[in-house]
Amino acid sequence: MSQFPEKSATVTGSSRSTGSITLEDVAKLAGVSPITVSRVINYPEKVAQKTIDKVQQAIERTGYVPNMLAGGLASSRSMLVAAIVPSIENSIFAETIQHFSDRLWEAGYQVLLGVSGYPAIREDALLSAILSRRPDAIFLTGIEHSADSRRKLLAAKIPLVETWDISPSPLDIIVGFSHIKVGQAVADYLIGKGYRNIGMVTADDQRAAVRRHGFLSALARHGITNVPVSLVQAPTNLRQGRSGLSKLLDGGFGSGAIFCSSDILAQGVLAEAQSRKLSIPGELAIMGFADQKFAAHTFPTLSTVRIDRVAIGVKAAEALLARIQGQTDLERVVDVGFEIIERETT
Amino acid sequence: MSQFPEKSATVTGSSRSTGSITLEDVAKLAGVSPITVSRVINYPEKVAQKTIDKVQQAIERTGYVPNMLAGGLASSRSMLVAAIVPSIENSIFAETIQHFSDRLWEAGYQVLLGVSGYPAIREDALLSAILSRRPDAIFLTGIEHSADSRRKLLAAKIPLVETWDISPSPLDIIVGFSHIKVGQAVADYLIGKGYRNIGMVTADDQRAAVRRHGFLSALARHGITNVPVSLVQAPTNLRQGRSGLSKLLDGGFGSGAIFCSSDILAQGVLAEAQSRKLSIPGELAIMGFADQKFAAHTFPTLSTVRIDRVAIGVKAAEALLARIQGQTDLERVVDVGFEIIERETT
DNA sequence: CTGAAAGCGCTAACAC
DNA sequence: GTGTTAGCGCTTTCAG
Repeated sequence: MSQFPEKSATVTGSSRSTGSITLEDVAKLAGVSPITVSRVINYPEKVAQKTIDKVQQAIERTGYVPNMLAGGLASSRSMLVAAIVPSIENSIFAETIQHFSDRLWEAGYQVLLGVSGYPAIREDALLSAILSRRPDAIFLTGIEHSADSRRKLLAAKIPLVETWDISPSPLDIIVGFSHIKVGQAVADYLIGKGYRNIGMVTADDQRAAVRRHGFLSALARHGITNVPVSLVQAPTNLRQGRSGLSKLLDGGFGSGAIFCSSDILAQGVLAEAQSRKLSIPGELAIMGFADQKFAAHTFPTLSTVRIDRVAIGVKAAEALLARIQGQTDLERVVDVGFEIIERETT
Repeated sequence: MSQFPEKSATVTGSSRSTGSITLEDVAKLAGVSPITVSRVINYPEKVAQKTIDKVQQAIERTGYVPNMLAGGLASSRSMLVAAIVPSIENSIFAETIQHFSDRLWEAGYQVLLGVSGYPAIREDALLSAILSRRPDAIFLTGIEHSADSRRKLLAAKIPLVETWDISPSPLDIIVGFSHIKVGQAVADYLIGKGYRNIGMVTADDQRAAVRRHGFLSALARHGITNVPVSLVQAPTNLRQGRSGLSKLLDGGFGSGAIFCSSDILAQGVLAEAQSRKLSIPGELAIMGFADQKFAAHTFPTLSTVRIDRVAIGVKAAEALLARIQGQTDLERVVDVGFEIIERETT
């Protein structure tokens, strides 16, 4: 038997009809014109209550589901907002996207998620695919885009928000924080705590690299130049943390402090340290980054850099909504900052 | 070529035009008809190479981006597949979705992700929103859907795949495994290892509950009925693991084995055990579930139940693609099974 | 407050 | 191989 029966006896009978219920079907049943049904759905305040009731009933009777392909085409408003992130597995971006998505949902928008990978392997193709859906706005991760991407993005003439980084010259709006300042702040913090023997386990992605440079140059200013670095590939995982610390220790790193480019790496480092019976933070102090929910409140031995991931999502959503509604005088650079969370004692 | 007089009056500037480049613009520049441009994009094998070249050039010159709202409306193929998952934060579903999405991308489809929450708080509204985009197929998590959802899903008359569970009577296709068998297998495994003092730290979601019942009833068959259970709310996190174990220990649970409903819980339990200086697995054996990448290979003290999350994603994608292409004789129930991974020694 | 007409940008179906 | 015609299902515009 066929899973998708062709519709048999149809009244409208046009050969290309898909068989699903349309605005017109609802309109006929309610005894009004299609446009009135459309108004009941989109602008109920412009329709008499009596009419609304009739139409609502017809909608329920028929099980009508609007076709937003048609609606979007006709109105040039797809009610779709695209978001591009590097990864969703074990990802610090998940929470941001969740809140971004929740905020937009309240305003009637849906989020189309695109995962670009580390590095953004098929970024251009992904962007084209996304733009072909005619989103009303776009959320981007980071500030590095290929020349081709920038061109396409600007040509789309829709509101754009770059996130998780900061820049004086965003494409449109930017919501994030300075990675170079994070690196510097962590360096100053560790120096202030008296650490002089300092190492890194860090991913090789663009933003982690900026933090690394900030970190190393700040340390250098304090005369600390011999900083062993274990580079791992994003997206990071626990095992890389373990092997990262192993490499440092095997390379002669004694006691001191380790700055990790993610909390999951920090936790891997912690696991390795524990299995080697190192005392934390006595012999080894560990700093993570950005995933405070994951680490700081659970493993009191880990300090970390807190990023307000919810704020990034919510502020990005609100900025885009304002832009969509035509607001022109909004802040284009929103720095959400960061905070060093100290959890060195049990 | 024939000209519509009323069109030639307004050169390009019809009042409703969105201003973006259309198939017609490309066609004019290439000196062909719009349908030929369409064919170059969708069925290049039906067009002469010479024409393809001309059109490709015109596409590049103009920076044309197809409008899939229009294309989908005209062809009744949106090239969109929807996926509904309970959560993406710290989620075991992320990897499945990633592979599902990758496989569909290769076939020219994009995935529209919907997050339903624990419990599926706005499931019906989410489903309606998704269906309004006219996806060509849908990926669902679990087998529990509201009556309203079932109706809508079936009315959509598109291929459906339920995942992460198993059932003899799927809506359409199902790719997963038996949670009750997982519970039973873990019980048998622990009994076989000689454990008699057994506890649980488990989430309250539907599938975890089924595993719990399988586990408890299998233990009961072995005469073990006094099993303390610490229930936590999904989605689970490390802290819940810590506090879950605390509750069990404070409630008088001595040494023995703990079955956790996720690996992240297991790791939280491990953290709490370590901070209490319990020897693992000597005094406390810990079993997790489903996130082997996260735990088993990293913390040799944790055993877990391996689920082939990649297979779920890939097989779900392939089943849907086969259905979309009209294949009718495919397996509707695909059991990917599970495997107990033993990691009790350091 | 409601409706008629005219597309949005694309593709199916059928010519040639 | 390529073009013409006629919509897909909705919303805009303008009229009443």
